[in-house]
Amino acid sequence: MVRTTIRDVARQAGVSITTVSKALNDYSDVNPETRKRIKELAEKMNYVPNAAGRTMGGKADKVIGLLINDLKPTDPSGAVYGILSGVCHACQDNGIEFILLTSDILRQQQETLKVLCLKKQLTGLICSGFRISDRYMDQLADIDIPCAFIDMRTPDSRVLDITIDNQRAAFDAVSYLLRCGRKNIAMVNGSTVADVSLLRESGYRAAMAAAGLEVSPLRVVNANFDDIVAYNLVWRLLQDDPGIDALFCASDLMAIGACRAIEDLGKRVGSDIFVVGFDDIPIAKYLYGGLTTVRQDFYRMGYVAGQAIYDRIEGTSKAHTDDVMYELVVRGSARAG
Amino acid sequence: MVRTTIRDVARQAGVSITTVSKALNDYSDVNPETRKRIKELAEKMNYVPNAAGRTMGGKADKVIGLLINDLKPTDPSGAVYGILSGVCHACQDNGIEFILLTSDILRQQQETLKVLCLKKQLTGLICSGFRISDRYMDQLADIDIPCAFIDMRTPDSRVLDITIDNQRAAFDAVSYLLRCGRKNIAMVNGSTVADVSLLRESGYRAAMAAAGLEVSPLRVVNANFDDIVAYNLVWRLLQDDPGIDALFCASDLMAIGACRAIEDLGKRVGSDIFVVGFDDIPIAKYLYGGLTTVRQDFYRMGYVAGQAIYDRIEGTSKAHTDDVMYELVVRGSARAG
DNA sequence: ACCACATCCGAAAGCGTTTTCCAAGCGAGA
DNA sequence: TCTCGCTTGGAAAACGCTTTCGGATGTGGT
Repeated sequence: MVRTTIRDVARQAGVSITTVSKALNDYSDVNPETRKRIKELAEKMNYVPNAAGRTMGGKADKVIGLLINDLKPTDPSGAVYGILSGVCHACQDNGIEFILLTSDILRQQQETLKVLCLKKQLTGLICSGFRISDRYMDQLADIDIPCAFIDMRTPDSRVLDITIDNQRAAFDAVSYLLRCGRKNIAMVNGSTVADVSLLRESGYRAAMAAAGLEVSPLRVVNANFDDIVAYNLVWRLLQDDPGIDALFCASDLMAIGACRAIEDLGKRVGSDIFVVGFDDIPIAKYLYGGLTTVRQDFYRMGYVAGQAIYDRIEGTSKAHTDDVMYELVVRGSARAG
Repeated sequence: MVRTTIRDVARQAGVSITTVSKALNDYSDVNPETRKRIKELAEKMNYVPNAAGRTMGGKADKVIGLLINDLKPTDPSGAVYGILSGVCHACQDNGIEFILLTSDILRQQQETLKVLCLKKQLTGLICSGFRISDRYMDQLADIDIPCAFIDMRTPDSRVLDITIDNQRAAFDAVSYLLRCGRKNIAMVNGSTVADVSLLRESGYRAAMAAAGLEVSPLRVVNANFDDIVAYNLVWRLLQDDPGIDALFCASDLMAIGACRAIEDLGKRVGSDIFVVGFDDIPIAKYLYGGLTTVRQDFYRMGYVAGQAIYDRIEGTSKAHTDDVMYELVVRGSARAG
């Protein structure tokens, strides 16, 4: 395959490569007619500027990298997909390059974040799926490009944190259960190293405290965001503690496992036991008369992250990153009176 | 930010850039000790070869692009995500670059596939989500890099088609319904321009024919792979045609909509009406006593596609692309006896 | 007729690599 | 001692593009 170069176009047009470059890049010091002629010719010749050449010439195009920690074969909640497509579309809308990265590369080669950024020539970085225990947090200071984390607060003040107000959302959800008349609310949490888990649990506790209720340590379990684990834990929990009349789950997936356990124990979701999930995954509305849940818009989170990083790169006015809203969606699994 | 270049390393090491380049690329004509010294120094200096520079120098790294047609904000079936992560991992495992592309770029700039490949300097291309009506099919002949399509047969014999045997899978699924004693089986298909729909319908008809049953044209509806549309169509279908005792759906999502319609009409899924879906999406096991369905492994499809394209690029022995298997998963929504 | 100035275009440098080719140094064999 | 060949390292070209700077030409004002 022979690539058409700028030289070919120049030769064909009978001008210098300088002129072709200027014409194609809309410089002012080239005759409008010449420009038109060259543009048409380039088009006809199927000329595509060599990206590497441009970069070398000093016109590198900007790239936002989305770094996903531990990309798994499936994505039951759709969170990763939503974020990914959001970032992707934000990049497209702003005419900036997008590239997907996974932490496997880091792990394999024992690389630092900084080296990764250099290697991929990143102009901006968005990270998702990390936990507060991850060692990459120490490396954030070295990074000198705009950077955002999704769903995790970071120690470095220069990095953007894109997330809903998880604490408040959990507070609202649990408050709703309380308003439904439920008092014995247990929580099925995710993991102790996920920042969102910490925040949601904190919101849960705050709501209970506000209602003057105490929370037994046994009534908070960690199911690692897994439906099967949640099933097992809830199955035992409900037998050990028959007084429980509601469950607040830190993800829909775990809520599904929980609901199954509830039914397998001969109780009814939505009457005997109220269940509230988190995320509003696509099939939440089909389960158990509909799963009451806290809706998060992952696509929007990704989009906002992409837009915000783009704005930082360009130094333009900030996108407001705090409008990533949540919403309590009430369905059959927990409905007031 | 000042990037460390090969020149910096050379200066620091007191050798020429040639020697550094050779040392780092493991050329034989450099003293082992010198090589070691340079490598350590480069490491210490955080030197990362400039990709554009390498490309210009003639050592471009290979890139496989995954082109997704019409990337949507959500991916309820998880198919796109599975394929994506599969390709991504295959690329990682083979040490080849991976890049995600969407057709929006094509549409926006009215570009051809070839131009896209040139622009991104692709060495290999994998396409997903396309339909037989898409105009890009005409452009396949121009592409001179290894190319694969997922879930769509292409006219060009040089491109790989990665897909399960949809016709056979549908045949098996419908045969199973027949073995369950069901005779009035309707089909909820996807779209007439999706290749998989055509194949699945063909399998459905073949199975019915093999059982000596005729298929009324009214008993095949197209719900565009959408759960809501499926709901509406099935809701009407079952009223117009009360004899129907089973439904074969071309996707789980549509099956879910269908099931809902069935229950809303006061009938029971799995007894009054058997339902078989397609895909085995993550929550299929939770619905209606479990959805009987044809399992596809999208991750594996992606991985196989990536591996196959890599093999073509390298000219090495072919990966066997025909082992992308399916499996009928029997659950409550359609169980024999 | 002359100068100032604007318009249009090209020569050449430079970006960071790889790679080809040549030279220097050295030991061994004649 | 001379030559041959091997080992090690460097000079320089090449890749495709952008950008700076200067040169050529034309135009208007004096």
